[in-house]
Amino acid sequence: MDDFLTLDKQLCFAIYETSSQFSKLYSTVLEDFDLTYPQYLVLLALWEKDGIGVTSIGEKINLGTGTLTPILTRMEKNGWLRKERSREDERKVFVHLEKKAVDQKESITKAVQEKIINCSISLDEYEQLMTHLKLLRGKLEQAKQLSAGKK
Amino acid sequence: MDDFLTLDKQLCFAIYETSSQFSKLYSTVLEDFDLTYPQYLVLLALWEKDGIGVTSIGEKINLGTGTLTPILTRMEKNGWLRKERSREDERKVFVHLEKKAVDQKESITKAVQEKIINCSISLDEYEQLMTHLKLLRGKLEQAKQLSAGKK
DNA sequence: CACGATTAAATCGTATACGATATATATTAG
DNA sequence: CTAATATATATCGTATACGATTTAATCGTG
Repeated sequence: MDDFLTLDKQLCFAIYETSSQFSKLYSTVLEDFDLTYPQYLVLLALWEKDGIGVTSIGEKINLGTGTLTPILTRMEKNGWLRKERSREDERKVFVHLEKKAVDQKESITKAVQEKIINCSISLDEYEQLMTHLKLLRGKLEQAKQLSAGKK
Repeated sequence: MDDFLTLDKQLCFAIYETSSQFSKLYSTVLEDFDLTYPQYLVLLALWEKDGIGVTSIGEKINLGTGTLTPILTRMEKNGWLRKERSREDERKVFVHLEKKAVDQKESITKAVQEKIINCSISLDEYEQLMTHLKLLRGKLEQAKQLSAGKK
């Protein structure tokens, strides 16, 4: 039992802290652009495909409208993007990047890239880490389904 | 450049989502005990060593007083613990587990254990994941130091 | 055509996070 | 012994998170 507690403690903390440190490291770069980490994730999603709906963005970065709506509102206020309600279906709101976000894509990603290079993660390490994270996520997803099914 | 963007996007999301899913999975168990995931981390820290100060807890789970103080206040209100200002040094506040937290240790950890077993992570996978996370954290820490030094 | 079910966002209530500042107490240099 | 420092926690302002509810619009079926 205490064995489990020890293991559990380690895994909980490991993931919790890694995620937190990751976000903090990015923040040191992003604050120069007046961006937060979640806002950067929104930009990543929109740089990949512009003009998508709120829910689509949420699916890409795993956030619900309860979190996303205020973030998008702030980003609109700061000139990164523009929300436009669809004419055909008035329920939908499409999010479009503003010129600022397109123009600064290069400098933002370059700044992030330079910072991350300091970590000197080898491609090999990187891929192994991704593999294990992917595996874990799959199993977490699975466990979630299982418990949801029981209800 | 776009190669980096793709890799970066994957790693950002992988860690972000894993952490989020991990916390959500735990929450499905913890809500039966009226506990949140960060509150569970506080209990893990205190089950290991009871009667420590606020900052010590923060060091164990990587949280500052700005986050911890409200959490501890809520946990005190809910009968999990008790804050006691030190007599010798009135700046210090020692946090002690209440009977409730000691009594329910078994059932909480057992419930968590059962849920996590559903993930069926092998010891081998588990250890590899921990190794890679540890490696990444080390490098993130290092990168943070580097940039801090430059200022 | 109508009305209940669905869908897309927004809103709400609660709980984190975190840097910066404030406050109170303890320590130390002069 | 006292002013300047340092330490431990609390408070504040801003930004997430997330489940649940609300609102508005569209769809499906009779």
